Amino acid sequence: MSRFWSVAVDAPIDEALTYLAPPSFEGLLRRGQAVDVPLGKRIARGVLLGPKTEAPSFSLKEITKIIDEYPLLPEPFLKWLEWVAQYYFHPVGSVTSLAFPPLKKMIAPRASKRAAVIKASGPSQAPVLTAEQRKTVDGVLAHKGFSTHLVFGVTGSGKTEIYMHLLQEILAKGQRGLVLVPEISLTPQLIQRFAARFGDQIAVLHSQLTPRERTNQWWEIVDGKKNILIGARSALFCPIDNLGMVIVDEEHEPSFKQEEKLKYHGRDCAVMLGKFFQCPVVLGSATPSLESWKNSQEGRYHLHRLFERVEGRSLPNIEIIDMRELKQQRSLSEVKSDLPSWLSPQLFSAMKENLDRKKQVALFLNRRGMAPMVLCPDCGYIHECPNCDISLTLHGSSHLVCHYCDYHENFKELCPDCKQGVMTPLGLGTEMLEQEIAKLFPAARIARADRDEITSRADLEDLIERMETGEIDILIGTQMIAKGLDFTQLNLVGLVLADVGFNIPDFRSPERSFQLVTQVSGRAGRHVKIDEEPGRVIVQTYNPSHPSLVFSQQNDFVGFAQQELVHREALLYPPFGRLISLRLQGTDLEKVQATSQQIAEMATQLKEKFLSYEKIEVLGPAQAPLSRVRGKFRYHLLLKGPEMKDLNKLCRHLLGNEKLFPSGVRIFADVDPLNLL
DNA sequence: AGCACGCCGACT
DNA sequence: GTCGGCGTGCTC
Repeated sequence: MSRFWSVAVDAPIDEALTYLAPPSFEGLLRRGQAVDVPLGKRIARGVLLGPKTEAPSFSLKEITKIIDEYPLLPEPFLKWLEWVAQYYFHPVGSVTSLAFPPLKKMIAPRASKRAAVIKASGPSQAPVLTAEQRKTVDGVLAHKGFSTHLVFGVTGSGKTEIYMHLLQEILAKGQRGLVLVPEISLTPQLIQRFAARFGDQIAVLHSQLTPRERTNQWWEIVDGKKNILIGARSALFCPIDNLGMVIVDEEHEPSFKQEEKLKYHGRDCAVMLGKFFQCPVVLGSATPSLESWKNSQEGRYHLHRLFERVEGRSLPNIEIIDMRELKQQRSLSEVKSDLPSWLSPQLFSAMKENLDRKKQVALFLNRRGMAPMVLCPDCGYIHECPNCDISLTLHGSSHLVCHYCDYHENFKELCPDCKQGVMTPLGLGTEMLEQEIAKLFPAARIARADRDEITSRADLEDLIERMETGEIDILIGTQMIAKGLDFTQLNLVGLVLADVGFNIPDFRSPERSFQLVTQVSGRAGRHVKIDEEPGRVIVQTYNPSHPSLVFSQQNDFVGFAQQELVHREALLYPPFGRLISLRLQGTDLEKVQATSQQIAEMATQLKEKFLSYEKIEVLGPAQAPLSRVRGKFRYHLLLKGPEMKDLNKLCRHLLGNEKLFPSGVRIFADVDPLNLL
């Protein structure tokens, strides 16, 4: 055996380092083994990637220790880790270190004061599947080895039941399963549902666990005591041997993309994990991402459609209210409306009616705070964040907050610019909604769900409980209440201003809006029986003909996708082309600018030199839309091309060119970026 | 990530 | 004169 070993060391070093195996380790070293190695003046954790035949010219250090506490990482899993590192341009050692728990294994378990990670619950019987569900389950199971399946079913069509049946089959074969859900959907309700079916076979990993809980859950899987892991995207990094199926629920969810450090997409990584383990991957959604949709249309993914809600429950009725018309009517009318300008009489009366019938109402507005900006009516001054070029949001009556950094200051009425005008709140946020709704419905019990109000998992769980027990009549919320929540008594959903998001200059904004409207609508009337009136959704908008709204109203994802894909294709945007976004940032504007320019020129030169880069476009550099965040200037450029393989190669070339980067300018690559801001 | 080196401000 | 601030750079 070779004396030289390639080690992925837990440090931000792009490549693996080479170490010497001391003679005493003869025959003990294997690929996938965790080791300790000296790094500078300290000892660092690493993973053996394999023996090397050639050593670099400088003198090497010896591997310190074999960490036999950890079993070898399974080969398909290790291959996957290496793929993740190279695909997303992330240091290989930083990636491999994600595969280990934060703490040491606990030998003698002690009683914890925290609630159990998974509450015990009585067993539940698997219901008989509907014909559609059965067909989907059989369709997936018909495939051996790696295959990807898109389960496209309307909200409430019983996708979770399909997942559970599939997992049952996988367990019966002696294999194990991984279920990824968006962090926000990982509610106790969902875990309970799985626990009731699978008993003590379940382990759970999500960001709200303490390091100790996380470590314990990790060992339950790695020791083979639990066979199903349910988790948020980071659960991908738990090394599950003998993996037989990967399921990704709400695959379209943008939150599957991590936006910092390792910028990976949980769904895409899940598909690759299935590929390395040669097992089926199941993606589920009521509003598939256009990426997955196109894959299913072109036969790379197998499409399974579910048209019916379970038990014949009907989809809610979606009404679109034209707020322009309303505004005009109100300005012409002699009688002054006593409703706030953001509230249509239709939504108001629907709310009243619903509350009279003791049903719950949810109002959705994707903007927190009191008002998104404060403006001086005299001089037009808008109070902006001194660190970021973004307007400050008013919170409460006296707090100005920047939603991009932690900056906040007290709100003073006198205009700081002209010293004459009285600064006036402009626009609408959830706080304002809550205040005005309280005036209109003094008897109603109101709760607000946004990032200011719900800061922990416990807050969210508490809110869910209060909704379930009927302690809340009107729920007001942002994004937070759009997904996954399932309340029996919630029959009316109001989208206060659907337009928030229409005008974001991002090629994905129509897709996001469509998803949002459809998902929010799906919260209404999930439990109305066949003979009852369906749930009601009222959408207020200044753009009633916006395709995102119209197709969503018709419940026509396919139509929406068809139209949207035409636009995407014209500009070679995903899913037709692929993107890598490069962001340069630093405190010196001139330097950042100049470096960005050089990178772009370099990219263009390479493109002319190599034929495989011919179709790649270099866009920019341009000042990033948020040109200054936390005092750092940001420039970005975009690489767009038909094949990721070529984009990756070109990008590697650019990043490897160290002489291009002066000190004080840092570059970050974002592969398959979801937001281009 | 750590950990050291290095070059400017207020302290015994 | 030194202690220490955190910008910059390297780790087989």
